[in-house]
Amino acid sequence: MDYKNFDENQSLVMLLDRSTRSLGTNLQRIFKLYGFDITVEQWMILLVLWKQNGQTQQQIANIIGKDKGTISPQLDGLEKRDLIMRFQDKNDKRRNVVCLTQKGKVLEEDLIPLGFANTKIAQYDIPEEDLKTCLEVLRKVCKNLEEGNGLLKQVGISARKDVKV
Amino acid sequence: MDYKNFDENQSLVMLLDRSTRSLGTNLQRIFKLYGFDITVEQWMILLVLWKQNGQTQQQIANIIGKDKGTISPQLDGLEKRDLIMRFQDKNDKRRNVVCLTQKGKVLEEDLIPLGFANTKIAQYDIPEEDLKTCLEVLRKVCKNLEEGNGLLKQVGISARKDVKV
DNA sequence: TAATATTAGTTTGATTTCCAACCATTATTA
DNA sequence: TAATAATGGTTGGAAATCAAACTAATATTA
Repeated sequence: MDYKNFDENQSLVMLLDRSTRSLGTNLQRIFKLYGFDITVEQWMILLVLWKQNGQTQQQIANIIGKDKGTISPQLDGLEKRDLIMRFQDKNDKRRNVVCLTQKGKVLEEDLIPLGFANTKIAQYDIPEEDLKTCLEVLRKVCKNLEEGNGLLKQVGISARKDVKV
Repeated sequence: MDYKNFDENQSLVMLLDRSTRSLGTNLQRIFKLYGFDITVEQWMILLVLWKQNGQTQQQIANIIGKDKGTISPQLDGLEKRDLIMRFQDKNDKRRNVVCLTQKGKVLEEDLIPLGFANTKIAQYDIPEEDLKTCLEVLRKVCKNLEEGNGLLKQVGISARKDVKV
């Protein structure tokens, strides 16, 4: 086994985890710096709604790739800040249709540039071509993990199943 | 502005966030499936210690790129499970040196293959070359965000600072 | 139609995360 | 040396996250 060669700068999990957190906390600091009382996660929901207003909570969750139970309280926060409203779907009373308020719509003008700035900082001095490749890899990684639970079998895990923590 | 073209499959933030979570939850499920009562985050700390035993909490935090306040309770969990021990440094009483127990050392044999399996699933059908490029991009992203707070100025954020949420 | 299964949303629990305040200890500098 | 600053660790606050249990509503099937 070559796992003695583990290196946090070569590990996909470690690098993904770290870059994601860096990107997130940096954006959060930018929001704060500019006086916007909003979380990065709420901002993601707004991104989805700015693109296509009036989606159900489950649709939003699917687009972002999160649990519906995660989205729910985030929408509470957005609602409390008067940025979105929930309407029960007349044709299917289980569904909530989430819509931007005027305040929520207007906010796009302010927050999009901040998101861009963050991305620009992160991507500084990285070749366009490499960036494209990276995005492609990430899409494939998501696909591999999310659609194919069957892949687990193909991999053949060899850990001893009898020894537990 | 072209932000009407926002696409969750083109956005670095969204893709990073999603792939990181997918990778994490998948590994967590694997741990559970194999009966290991350990979190992915605790596993990361073990990775660091398996490579180099006997580091301070701050060193561990730096390697993983997290707040020391985040590491602290995770070490509590590892300690409770008898996988690590903390020793006060004799030469500098502020420092705790974190060491693996025998149980913690042995665990490497079981958990490394599971980590590998997860990575293998994630990387399925991705060209080696692209993967390398991706890792390189991620390293650069971390570097850009972590070292250069000064970069913020170079970017020139154009949001209206007077309008708040 | 009646029974069963699925779906949408909420809530709770355990953990993670950053931030910020705090304490103790060590280093710096006036 | 005494005062001040920096460092290492802990703790508490607010939010996020997934899992799982739960309710209500809709779809499916026997």
